[in-house]
Amino acid sequence: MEITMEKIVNYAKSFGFVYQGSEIYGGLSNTWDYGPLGVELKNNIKKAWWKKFVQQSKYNVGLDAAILMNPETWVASGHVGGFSDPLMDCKACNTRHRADKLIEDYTNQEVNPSGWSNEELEKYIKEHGITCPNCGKKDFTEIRQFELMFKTHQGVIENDKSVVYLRPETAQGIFVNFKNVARTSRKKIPFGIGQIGKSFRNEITPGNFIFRTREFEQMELEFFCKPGEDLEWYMYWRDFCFNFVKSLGVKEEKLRVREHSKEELSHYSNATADIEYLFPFGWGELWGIADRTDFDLLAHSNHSGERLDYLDPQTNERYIPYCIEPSVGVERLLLAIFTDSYDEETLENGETREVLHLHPFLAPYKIAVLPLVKKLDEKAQAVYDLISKEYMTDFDTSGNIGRRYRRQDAIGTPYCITIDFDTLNDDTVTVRERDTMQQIRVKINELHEFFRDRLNF
RNA sequence: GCGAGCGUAGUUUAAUGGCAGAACCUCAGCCUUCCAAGCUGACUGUGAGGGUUCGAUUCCCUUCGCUCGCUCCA
Repeated sequence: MEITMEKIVNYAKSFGFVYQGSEIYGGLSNTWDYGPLGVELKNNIKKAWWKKFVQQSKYNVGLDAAILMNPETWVASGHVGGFSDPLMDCKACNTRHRADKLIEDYTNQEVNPSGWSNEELEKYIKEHGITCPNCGKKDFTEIRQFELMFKTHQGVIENDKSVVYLRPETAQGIFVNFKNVARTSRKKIPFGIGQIGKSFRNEITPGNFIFRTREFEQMELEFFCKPGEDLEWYMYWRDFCFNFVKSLGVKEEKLRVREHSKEELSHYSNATADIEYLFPFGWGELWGIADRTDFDLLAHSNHSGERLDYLDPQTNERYIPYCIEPSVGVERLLLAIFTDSYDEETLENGETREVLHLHPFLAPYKIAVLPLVKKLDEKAQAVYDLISKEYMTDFDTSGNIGRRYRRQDAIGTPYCITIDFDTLNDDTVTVRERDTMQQIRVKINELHEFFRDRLNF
C-alpha cells in the first residue's frame, strides 16, 4: 500500500481533520482550517509538548508573548533590512536569481555588493553585461524586493510610524522577556523558557499541504546556559526532542537526525541539527535544534541598551548566556504523526480496515460509547455522561456495531465502550481496544480507573 | 512572482455545444445482541465571473484554487 499526499489530504478532509481555508469563496492560497478532529489532535500535540518541556521539566518555565512587537525588535534580530533578498527573473528562461549573488559569482567574490541599493546592483549588472547563469541571456526583470514579514498598521492611521509586523518567529518574544522571566521565576542558569504560538512568514513558495504555510504555530524552547557548556546542552536537547517524537509513536525508521555542516551553519550558530521525517514527498525538517550562542541576547542588549547579562550567584561571574533553541512546527509534527499513524490493515477474514494508530494521548476522541442496539440508548447516554466529564468522548448509535468500530478505528479512537443487555443487569460494559481488537469486560464504576493510566502521557 | 499542467457531488469517477449518470460516503426509516450485512428513501456537483452562441460543464477571456519546476525558508 502506498501512502500519497493526495490520500492524506483527502483522508484529513473527509473525516474532519483539515479543510481548505475559506473554501466556499474558492479558498485562500495555502490556508488550512482544522475541523472538529483536527483541533483536538492539534491541541493534544501542544499539550504533550507542554507537559514534557514545561510541566515536567525542572529547568523550564512557560511564556505567552504578544504576536505584535515593537518594530525595533526586528531591527535588532536582523529581520528588518537584512533578510529581504533582491531578486530578479530571467525573462528568457524563467529562472530566478539573487542580484547580489550574480555579481559575486561574476567577479569571483572580488566585489562585495552587500549594502548596495537596488539601483546600484542593476547598474552594475547592466554595465558589466552579466548574463543569466542558466541560459546565458541578458534579459532580466527589474529587481524586486521580497518582504518576508507580514506588515500591518497599529491604530487607525496608516503611515510609516504606525507600521507593525506579525512576528516571523516566537523566539524574539522570549529574548525580550529574558530579564523579566529570570527575575520573577527566580530561575538560575541553566534554565529555559518555552512558548507555543503562531508565527507568520511570507514564504515565496509554501506548499505540501500543511507542511509549509505562511501562518503556522511554533513550539519553541530557548534554553539559557553558561558559555562553554552550550554544546553539552545542545546534545542534551537534541536527544530529548528526538526521544519525544519517538514517544509520540512516530516510527523510528522514518526519523533521522541531520547535523548541519560547517558551511551550512547560520552566521550565529555553533551547531545545528534537524530532526527529519520521511514524508510521502521525501525527507522534511520536523524540528530544528540550534546552538545560537549569545547572538540574540547580545543583539537585543546592544540595540536596546538594556543589560541582558547574568550574574552567577556562586562565582560572581557576569556573562551573557548562550542559548540552545529547539524549535518545532505544530502543523509539521501533526502531519508527520497523522501520516505515520495511517494504516490499511488486512484482517484475518480478508477484509481491510483503515486505522489511525494514534498515541492514545493524542487521539481526538479517547473513547466512543456505542449501544449495541438502539434500545440501549438511555443506558449508554448515562455512561457517556460519566466518561465525558474526564475525556473527549464520542457517542454513536447509527448502523451496526462493527461498522461503528471501524469508523472509530479510522479516526484513531483507542477505546470503544459497548453497552449490551447484560449491562442493564450487572453494570458492566465491553471495552474494545483499537490496536489489539481485544474485548475486556469492565464494571462501569471502575472505568475511570481503567482508563487513567492507559490514556496518560 | 514566473513557466507548464489541472479544476464534474464529501471522495472516486462517467458523459456531452442540447435533461450531467454512477459507486462509495453522509443522513432518515426498517432491520440488527460485538467487527464495514441487507432493504427503502433523501441530500449533494460542472471552482467563480464575464464573453461567443438560440443554447456553454464543453469554445474564448479573466480570476480563484491545486500540482510540478525555479528563486526563498533568518
